[in-house]
Amino acid sequence: MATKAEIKDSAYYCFAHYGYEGTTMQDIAKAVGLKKQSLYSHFQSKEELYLTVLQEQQRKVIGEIKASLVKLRGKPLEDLLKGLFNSYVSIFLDREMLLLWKRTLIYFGSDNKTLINAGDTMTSPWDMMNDDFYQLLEGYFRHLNDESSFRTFLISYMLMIQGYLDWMLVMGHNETAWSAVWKNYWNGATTFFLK
Amino acid sequence: MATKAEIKDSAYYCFAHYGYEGTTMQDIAKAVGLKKQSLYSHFQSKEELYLTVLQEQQRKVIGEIKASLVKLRGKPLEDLLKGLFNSYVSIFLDREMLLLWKRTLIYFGSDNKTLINAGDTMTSPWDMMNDDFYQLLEGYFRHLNDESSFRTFLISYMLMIQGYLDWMLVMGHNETAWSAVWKNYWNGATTFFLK
DNA sequence: GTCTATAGAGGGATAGAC
DNA sequence: GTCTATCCCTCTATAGAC
Repeated sequence: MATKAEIKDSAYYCFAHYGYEGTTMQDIAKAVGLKKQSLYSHFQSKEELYLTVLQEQQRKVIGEIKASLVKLRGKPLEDLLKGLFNSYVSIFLDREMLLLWKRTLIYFGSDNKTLINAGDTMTSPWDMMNDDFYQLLEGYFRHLNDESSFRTFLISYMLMIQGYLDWMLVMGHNETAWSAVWKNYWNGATTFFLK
Repeated sequence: MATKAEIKDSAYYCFAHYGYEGTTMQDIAKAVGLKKQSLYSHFQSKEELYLTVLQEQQRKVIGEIKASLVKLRGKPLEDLLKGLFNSYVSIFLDREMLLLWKRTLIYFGSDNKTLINAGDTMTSPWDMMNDDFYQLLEGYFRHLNDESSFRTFLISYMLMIQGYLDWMLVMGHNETAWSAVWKNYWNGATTFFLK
C-alpha cells in the first residue's frame, strides 16, 4: 500500500478512537513506522489530515447509501425502508466509521471551533441522512399531499436508525434486537401514516 | 458561589463542549477568573476534576429520573412511558448535560483508555437507562412471562429516546417532532407487544 | 521522502512567597 | 487560597542533510 494511504488508514483509526485533540501526529506515525515529521511530506498539517480522512469516509458512506438506494428503488415501501436501515447497519459495523459519525454529531452540537477549515468538508449526519431519504421517499409520499406528515415520518425513521447506531456502539450489533426494533417501528409507521 | 463550585461549573462547560483532551486547565481557570495553578488547591489533577464533574452530573441525571419514576408509578403504561421519555428530554435540554452524555457513549465504544481512574465513576448511558427502566417496568410485564419480549421492548424504547437525544443535539427540541416520534413508537409497541 | 535537529508554543503540575 | 516562577514534558511544525 502506498505510504499516503497507510497514513490515512492509521489516522482513521486514531482520530476515530481518541478524537482530534486526543490524537497526536506521533501516534499516527508510529503505526505506519515513520517519524512524525515525515507525515508533513504528505499532509500540510494535522487539521488537513483529519479533514481529508473525514471527507473520504463521509464520501464512502454516501457512496454506499446511494448504491443501496439504486438496488432498492421500485420495491415495496416496507422492503425499501428495512433494506436501507440494514444498509446503515452494515456500513457502521465498521467501528471506526461509527465513532467518526458520532463524533461528528457531537462536533455539530458543541461550541467547538477548533477546526478552522471544517466548513467546507464537514456535513452533519442528520443532513446526510435527510438528503438520502428525501431522494428515496418523496415518490412514495407524493400522494399524501401533507408535507408535515412526511417530515415527521422521516424524522421517526432517522431517529430509529441513529438510536440503533448508538446501541451498536456500546452493545454491538444483534440480529434479534435489530429485527425487534424494526418490527416495532414498522408497526407504528403503518398504523400512524399508512392506515 | 463558592470557588470550588465555580470551577466545577466552568469545567462542566468546557469538558462538555471541547472534550477532555480539548480542554485545558487554563480554559477552565480563565472563565472563573483564576490562574490555572490555583485550580490545584481544589483538585489534585485534571483527571480528578473531570471525573468529579462527570460523576456529579451522572448523579443528577439518576436523581431526576428516580424522582420522575416516583411521580409516574401506578399510572397507565402509556402515560408512564410517555412521561419518562418526556423527563429524559427535559433533563437533556441542558446542552452540556447532553454533550457529556453522548461523549460518555463514545468513550465506552472506543479504545480510549486515557482516563486511568474512570472505572469507578463512569457508567455507560445504556446501563443507566436499563436500570431505570427495569425498575419501572418489570411490574407491568410480569404477566408476559416472556423475558425476551420484555428485553426487546426495552431496547426499542431506549433506542427511541437515545435517537431523539441525538436529534436534539443538532436540531434542538421540537414539540411536533417529539410527539410524532412518540405516537409512532407507541403505535408500534401496542401492536407488537400488547395486542 | 525520510531522517535528525530544533524551534516555539503550550500543556500539566509543583514550590514557595504572601 | 491565590499568586509568580519554574520544571519538564509533549505538542505541531519547519529547516536542512541525505
